Amino acid sequence: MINITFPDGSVRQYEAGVTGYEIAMGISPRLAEQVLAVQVKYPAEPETSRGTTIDLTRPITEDCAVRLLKWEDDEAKKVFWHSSSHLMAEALEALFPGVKFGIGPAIENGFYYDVDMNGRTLTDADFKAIENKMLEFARQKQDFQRIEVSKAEALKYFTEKGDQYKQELISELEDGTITYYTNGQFTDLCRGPHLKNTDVIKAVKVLSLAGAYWRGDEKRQQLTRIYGITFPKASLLTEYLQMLEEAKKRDHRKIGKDMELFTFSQRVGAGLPLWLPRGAALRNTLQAFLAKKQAEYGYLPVVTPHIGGKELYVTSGHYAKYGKDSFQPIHTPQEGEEYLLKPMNCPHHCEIYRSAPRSYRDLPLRFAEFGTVYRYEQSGELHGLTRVRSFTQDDAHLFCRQDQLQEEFEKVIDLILYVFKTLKFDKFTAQVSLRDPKNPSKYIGSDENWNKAEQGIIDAAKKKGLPYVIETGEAAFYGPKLDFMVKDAIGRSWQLGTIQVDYNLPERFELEYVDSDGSRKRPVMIHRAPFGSLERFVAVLLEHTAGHLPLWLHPDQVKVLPVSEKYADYAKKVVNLLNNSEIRASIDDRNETLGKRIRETSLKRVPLLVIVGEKETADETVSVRRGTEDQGSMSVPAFVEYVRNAVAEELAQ
RNA sequence: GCCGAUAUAGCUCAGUUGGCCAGAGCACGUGAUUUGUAAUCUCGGGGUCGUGGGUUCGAAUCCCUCUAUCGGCUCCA
Repeated sequence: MINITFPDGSVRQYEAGVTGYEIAMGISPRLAEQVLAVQVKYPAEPETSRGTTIDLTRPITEDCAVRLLKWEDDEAKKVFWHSSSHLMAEALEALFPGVKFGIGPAIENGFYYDVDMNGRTLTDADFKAIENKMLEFARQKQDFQRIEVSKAEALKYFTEKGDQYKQELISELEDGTITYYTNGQFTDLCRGPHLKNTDVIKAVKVLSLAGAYWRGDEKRQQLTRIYGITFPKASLLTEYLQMLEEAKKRDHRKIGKDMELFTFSQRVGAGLPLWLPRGAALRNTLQAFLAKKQAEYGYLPVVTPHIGGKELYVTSGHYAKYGKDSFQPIHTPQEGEEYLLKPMNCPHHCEIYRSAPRSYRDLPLRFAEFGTVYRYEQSGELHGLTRVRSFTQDDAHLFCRQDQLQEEFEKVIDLILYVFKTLKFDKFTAQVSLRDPKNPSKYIGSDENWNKAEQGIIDAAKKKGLPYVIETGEAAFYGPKLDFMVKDAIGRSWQLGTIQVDYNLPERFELEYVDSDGSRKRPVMIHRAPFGSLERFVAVLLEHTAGHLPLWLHPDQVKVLPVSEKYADYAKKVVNLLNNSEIRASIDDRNETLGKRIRETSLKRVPLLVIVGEKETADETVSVRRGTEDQGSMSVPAFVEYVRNAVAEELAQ
């Protein structure tokens, strides 16, 4: 008998060799229908481990904790989609005999399979046939069977089948660890885990095609990558497709054009955004918002130039690492003199630190700058405002003593959470990136400091109650970091804020402070950017809100519409009064019908409409409309109060 | 950077197998109208069809170069 611990803490005894499916059946047949996979965790595993996901049909032979995974669990979706990729492969093999297979993993939304179509070209027109074949096989209720094979057997099978990709994969595997999974007529080399049976796959959609090199190597064979997604219920597929439609409508590139926020020019150059007056107003409001909070947190604004001498980046080490892939040095009339466009602000800030002797009493020092930087991103990587070649970081560098690190880190977390909360990014996770313990030579700095820093970040995350995941091996070479991933209104994840600990630059720039005992010590540096960059943040914000920015942030808070020309003078007076009260208001007195101007103003997503006609002119009032709701009429001072209260309410978080 | 696709007016798009001065809606200008809560009517201006080259009697249309954009891949200090 073995002891199985359930997530609620209860423990039950089972025969050794019991399967996840049997456990579920023992609880209720209805549960067994919904369970897709099972996660087991053995007592010896570390606390941070989530355990291993296994097939429902695998026997469990030792004491462990189990979680029965349903569709709602991300791990279950992964199994569901991975199995679906096998189902798609089965369909492809049936439809196009001789097709060869690369790899077919689950991804965040769905799955793909890389295939070699043997010279045949696949098009959108083939999707329907593939979907139908997949559904046909799914309805046959095929079991997924796990088979352990020897390396020799596996090589023989795929050699006979003529699939060189699988042969290559197998040749790199250890004998004794190789498994097949078979569903219907299709057998694939696979580690699993998989669904018990294909019958839970009820809705299928082949989404798109793309080229992808075998093993990501552009010198090797190009395969066709087929993307698809499947669901256990037809309604979930419909919802997903609606979400894709919605995402298209929320595309920040389209909204940015509609709202006249930013543009690009072929002549200025790819990836170099031009901010239009409204976009600039939006940026300025965001900057002022953050700058005010940073002042409360003791940050000191600094300003540095957009270029720096080449030696600065040789010192920082960035020249050696990125020099050849960056914008090339700017030459001057002076022979041999070279400057680089700054790809980050930290070296400049380090020089500011160095500009005066620092005492332990001066620390922490927090230099903040909305610093515009230039990075030569690969041409194929540019995308709207989310990936550009010139962008403004809401940057700051905190120089502190090792004993201040954790507290400073926590304060940065507080600041970032404040930003997220105010902008209604309610769903987010934090990712803690640590060293790869197997590869210590990749990192610089002493073990002792790394341990302290890593533990400090984890403790800070815990203390602040952040939902976090730990990724080992994802740290930068110079220190561990904490990144924030937010979910937008339609469920997509974006990486925004980041906090990074750095032992490298203080070393390279020989930064020092004089400690209480008179000795010279090296400060620790924290890089942090709550927005990440203004460009990326605006893009995410636009997609999150579908362009319906909060009132406090909107570049056009109020549009004043006189009913006809006769009331334009009064309307102008109202605009002036509002502007004098620091409300962003403007007039639309074009010779168009009121209905048309209301429609256009609404389509521009202007939050507040003020309409003035005969009545309002006579009693010095305004008639207010917020979105589609009539707020009635009020005096101008009352309206100013109304706007102030609405803004204060949005900012009071 | 790699693979594939696209590029026509400020915007969204039509332009048949190469063939009369290249079109529409919106936007813009003009005139009429003076409007009370999501599209008033009239007339008009505007494009060397992304760039450079080629094929052809003739190119928006076919071919090549470059640039930009889109979908992926790779990358992201």
